[in-house]
Amino acid sequence: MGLKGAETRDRLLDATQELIEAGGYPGAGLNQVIAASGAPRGSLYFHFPGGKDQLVGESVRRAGRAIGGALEDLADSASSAAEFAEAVLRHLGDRLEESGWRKGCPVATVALETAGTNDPLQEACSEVYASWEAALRARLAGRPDADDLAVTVLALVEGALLLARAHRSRDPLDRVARRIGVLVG
Amino acid sequence: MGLKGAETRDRLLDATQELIEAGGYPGAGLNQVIAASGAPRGSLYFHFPGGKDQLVGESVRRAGRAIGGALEDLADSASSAAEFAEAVLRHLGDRLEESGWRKGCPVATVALETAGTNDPLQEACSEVYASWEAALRARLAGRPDADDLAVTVLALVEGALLLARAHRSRDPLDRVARRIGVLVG
DNA sequence: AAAAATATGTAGACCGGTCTATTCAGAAAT
DNA sequence: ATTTCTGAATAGACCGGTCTACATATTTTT
Repeated sequence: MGLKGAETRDRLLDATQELIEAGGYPGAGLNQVIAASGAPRGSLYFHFPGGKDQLVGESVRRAGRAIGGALEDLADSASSAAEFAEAVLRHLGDRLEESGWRKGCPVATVALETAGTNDPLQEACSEVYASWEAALRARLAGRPDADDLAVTVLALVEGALLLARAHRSRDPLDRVARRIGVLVG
Repeated sequence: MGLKGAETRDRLLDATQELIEAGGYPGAGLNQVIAASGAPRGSLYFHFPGGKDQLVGESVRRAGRAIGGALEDLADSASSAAEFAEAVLRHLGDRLEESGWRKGCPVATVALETAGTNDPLQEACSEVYASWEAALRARLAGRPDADDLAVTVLALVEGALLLARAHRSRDPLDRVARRIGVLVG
């Protein structure tokens, strides 16, 4: 794959991720993806012969890696578990507010939409969440109940993000940030 | 509206709620609603002249009232906040597992799908969440930080439900149940 | 090195099917 | 008898996906 091809492919994934994050699987209509990315329809099926499902699946996994990396970075520059959790919530709040309440969790919507099925997309979402859980668990290692705690922290963050999106306000994220110390402290 | 009319209307709302819960807004195609409810097409637009948006909006609000009521019931038969929270998680886990991972939160998917917009549906979701927050707050009254705590508990429950759906397993709900006592105890 | 051949990527018209929406004559209920 | 409710038909936008034609690299042959 040449340079131009790789760029087009990336642009398609970028556009898909943004659209998915804002409106879920059906929110990423191929026409919208094409319009947002500037890539022609033919290129889409050249780079993603598996069609929309492949496009969305790769996009979800890619976003999972990106956010996983961001988590690691935040963890490295925090001096305690509580501080880390608060930094994550603050970071997500900024991102959400700046995007006009569009950029929440790039996985959540698709995960809910596909939960009732067994298709590859559902699996992709599950794996991304599992990877984040593992990242949190590693940071909580040694602590009793580290496994339960990692899942609990992730649930709390995802839930806060959901409420913040629903209310179009960062208030839920701020409130949770004020209480999360009790959990991980 | 006669007796039969009311029944048809209810059947339409029931079917819509189930479909939304399983697959979000686009998962509730009007053809599917009609098929699932057994109601004729004409009736849909007779009872809901506002079309799909009205149907989904009323369905979300109705589900919000139903679950709000269930919350009150569970709270009445619990002897502590922690016990109450655990009962809620257990209840949701049962419901989710029995439905084959289809029945999670009837609001969450629509809330995420419409978060980027300002339409009436988004408002309906926000109001339902606000009503649940208020119900929790009332049960936590007197306690310091009751406001923050109510939002935090709701976020935790919604997040656990999201992860459980994503993994098609009640495990996240069980894990959170084991840790939620730390928060509300 | 020039020419030919092949692989890679772009471009958009086009397809059948499904979607929501709407109409309206007339059956059913009160 | 009048309101309430139904069922079938239709419309047109939109969907994901396929197709063919074209442009641009890259490699192979001479």
